[in-house]
Amino acid sequence: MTVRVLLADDHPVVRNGLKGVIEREPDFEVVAEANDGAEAVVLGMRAEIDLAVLDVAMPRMTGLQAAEELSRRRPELRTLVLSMYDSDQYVLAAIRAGASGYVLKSVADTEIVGACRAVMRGEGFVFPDATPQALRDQGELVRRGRGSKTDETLTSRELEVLKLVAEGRSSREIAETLVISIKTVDRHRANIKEKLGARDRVDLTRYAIRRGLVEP
Amino acid sequence: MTVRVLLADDHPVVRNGLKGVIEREPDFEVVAEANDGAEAVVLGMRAEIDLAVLDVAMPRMTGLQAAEELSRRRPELRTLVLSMYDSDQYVLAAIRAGASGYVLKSVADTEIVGACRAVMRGEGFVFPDATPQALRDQGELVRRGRGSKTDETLTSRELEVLKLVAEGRSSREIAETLVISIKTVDRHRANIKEKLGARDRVDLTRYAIRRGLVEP
DNA sequence: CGCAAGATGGGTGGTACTACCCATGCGGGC
DNA sequence: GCCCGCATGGGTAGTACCACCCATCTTGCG
Repeated sequence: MTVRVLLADDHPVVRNGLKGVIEREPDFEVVAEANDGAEAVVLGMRAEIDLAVLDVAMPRMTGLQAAEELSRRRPELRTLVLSMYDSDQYVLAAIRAGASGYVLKSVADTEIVGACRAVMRGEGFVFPDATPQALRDQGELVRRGRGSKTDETLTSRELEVLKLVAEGRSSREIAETLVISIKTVDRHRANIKEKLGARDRVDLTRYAIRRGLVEP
Repeated sequence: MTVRVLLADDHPVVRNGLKGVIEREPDFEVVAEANDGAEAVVLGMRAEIDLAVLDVAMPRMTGLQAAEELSRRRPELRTLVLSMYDSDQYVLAAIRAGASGYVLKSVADTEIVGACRAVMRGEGFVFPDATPQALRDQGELVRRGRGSKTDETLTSRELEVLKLVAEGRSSREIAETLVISIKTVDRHRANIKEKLGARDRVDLTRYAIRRGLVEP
């Protein structure tokens, strides 16, 4: 029984690399490829897909959002989230999104395949190459049932503001762009910071970039 | 006569993808792989290497720095810079670094191979999938001999400060870390901003991330 | 209907950042 | 020896940001 895989990454070269390592395994087959998160959701709904490998930073919809959407609408589908960054927050977000695993792009090819196999075996939440710290935290959280202290769900207005902040716009400029008052911009920024646990605009900028909301 | 290629990228998966598309061509052969910029410089000095394909964001040394070093010490070596981001500043930096071309990771595989071929044919500075705007600017600049208005050369102290700024540290924290006064930190930050043409800490953060100085 | 959440905005005060001015040492190169 | 780049730091002012307080209005939901 071969595992049918969907690959989602906005860089063809990366998809190609993933395809190469995955199809080296005789019992894995890449049957679909997506260029962004929205496409991944559409393709991932197809019943023949067993495993979706999703990059976090993608246009239109992030891999995390796609994972959430897919795990809600097709719980039997396994999802493996790929990321460039080893961030605890990210791993937790992946867990909350219902993903089956989280793998860094910086790991060896064999580790990625290994993670795919572990996910297909149904080994809870898979996180290879984890720093012991992150692993322990994750274990704790899973055991006590998702103790998310930060609610990362931003409203659409907040996303607009966050995007502009991360592009380096001042409160005044953002207010002019969105045709609202500076106070409201400040209010939104404060709410975003609280939701994300960020300290200042620099933190917000890094978050927005991790999320693929803006380019560095 | 086959072209011997050095691949440099800190993500094995990406190297794999590149290797796949490049070795599909019968007259190209990947003979060396580097995990970071410093390694790329060492391997790139080997005489049998004809073409170095360098990712911009790498640990220890960026692809741009590696390109500069290599083009200075081995002018006959061709270098192709790979980047995630379509930034005019970046393209210009690649030109100044003596690179032979600049390719986005988001382009199709065939384009990357095409760029490799174009570079090996010696077609000046290669920049496929360029926005017309950027292409025109680049043409202008090359014709009139590198009119770089911003001097991007940061001192080592400035790099330290920039890194801390991009990590979200305040002036006070940076001053304590480096054991200097807040005023000096401000002074450094101001100098960095002027050199890079940045407006505020958010701009600096994006720059530091593009350069691979810090992770988002 | 009432209530929660989202978007809007005003006030006030403190801190951080930014833009200018200024100066002092220390090293290297001509 | 002199100058220039680099790192160091002081002063002063204006602006932006951040952290609290407060309120109104709409929309959707039970």
